[in-house]
Amino acid sequence: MTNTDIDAARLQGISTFEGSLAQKVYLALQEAILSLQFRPGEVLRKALICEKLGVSRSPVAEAIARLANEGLVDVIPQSGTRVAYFSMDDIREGSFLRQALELASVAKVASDRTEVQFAQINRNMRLQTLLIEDGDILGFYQADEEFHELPMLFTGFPRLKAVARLVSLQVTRARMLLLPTPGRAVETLDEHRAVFKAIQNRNPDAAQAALRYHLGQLMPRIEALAETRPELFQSS
Amino acid sequence: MTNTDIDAARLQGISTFEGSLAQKVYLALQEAILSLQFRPGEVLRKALICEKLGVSRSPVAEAIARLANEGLVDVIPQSGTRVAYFSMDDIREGSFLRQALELASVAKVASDRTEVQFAQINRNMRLQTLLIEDGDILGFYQADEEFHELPMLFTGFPRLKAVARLVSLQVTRARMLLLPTPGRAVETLDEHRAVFKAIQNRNPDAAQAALRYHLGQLMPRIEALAETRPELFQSS
DNA sequence: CCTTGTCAACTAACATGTTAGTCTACAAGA
DNA sequence: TCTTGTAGACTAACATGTTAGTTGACAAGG
Repeated sequence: MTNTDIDAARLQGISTFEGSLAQKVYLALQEAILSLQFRPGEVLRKALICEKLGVSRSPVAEAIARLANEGLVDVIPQSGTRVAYFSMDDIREGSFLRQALELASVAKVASDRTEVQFAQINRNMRLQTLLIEDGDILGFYQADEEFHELPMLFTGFPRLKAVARLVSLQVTRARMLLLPTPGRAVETLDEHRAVFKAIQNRNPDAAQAALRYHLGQLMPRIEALAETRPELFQSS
Repeated sequence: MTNTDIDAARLQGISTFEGSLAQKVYLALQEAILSLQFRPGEVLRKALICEKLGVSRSPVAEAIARLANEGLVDVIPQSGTRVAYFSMDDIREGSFLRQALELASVAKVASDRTEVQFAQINRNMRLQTLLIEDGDILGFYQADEEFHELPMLFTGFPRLKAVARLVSLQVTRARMLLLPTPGRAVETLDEHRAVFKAIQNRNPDAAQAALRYHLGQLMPRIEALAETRPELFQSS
């Protein structure tokens, strides 16, 4: 109801991505939304997107339909499309769902892991330590993501990672607003190490407990955002 | 590679459903696939679907795109679309994902439930007992589904049920092949009661254990299908 | 000043025309 | 007989034309 900012063309070219045209448009728009280059509440203008990306309305329509399905945009029938506002309810739900999937994965991996899988987690842990020592926060951020993905990969269920990503898209977007504080990185490393030890000891319950604690650290930090950046959250 | 059966018009009218045209077509096709009226491997012919449902290609294309996203159909680019075969890998994965979500839900509900929520579960349990006593297997099947949905509803996370449904679509389709055996219904009731008792006692661990055991009963029965109905499973 | 009705501009949704890639059948050659 | 190449039919993917519903500005009336 407040801002109807015109959709500027800060949208990287389509050729960065691969797949069908619709897929490329989808990825380009998703990245723009998740990286907050498209701000919550902003109106998406199909005509401009078509022009900027040099495609017709069909692939853009399909891409927007997928984004709507994921909850990243709100389509008002016969009227318009806008980038979804942040919603603490959505974020809490996404966090819960992702936690459910990660907990199940880590328990399974703690039970069933092979030595080569463990070696891969071990290597990732050592990499995290190394990056912290060097103060490479961005690198640590990526290693962090990998640490969370490895157990899901090791379950042998290929869709798991995609589903985990799908349910936590809102969380991912919200995390973009959290400044990477160095102190937090060290804490994170410690919490990861607790999960790692439990996997090493093949102790599913301990692994779940450690991961539950670790994931529980995120929501309070996001909740603080609703206070500092209220304009990004839905007004309803 | 084997059968390229022509897509017959056993597809109920579109007016049964509500929403946009694309949504109606999507629901109609999904129901036909889940109920096995469209058999695995069968080729979907857009032209026939358009004619039968009296719509143009646009909503049909959108519907098929969504079904492909869910894994219910396989689209071969520039070539054709066919109903996905059963895949034990997919089914095992769906079962794992659904279990992860249900376990998380039931633990949360065992911890946080209100008295009015408990009363609703209690009512459902008594309904299940009643239907078993009357030998109403179909009615019990529906009460069974509700029993599994209630904890998800009580979490207060509206998307949870939809995500659980999404990840276990293949399981749902496979369940259609399982004959409802009366003996199994009685066992099911006992297993449900164990979950119920744990929720009553506000014991999350016991609730998870009981539900884990209950859900663990399903996969072996589905696995038997791969032996008896191999033509429905992917040949790869 | 506030309400209410109308109308024009804009949009998503739908229909339809066009393009380009894939598969099958079949014929020609080995 | 088996391979290989090729033409044609079929398809998804894409482009574009059309329809119908929503919104907001603004004027007329209270």
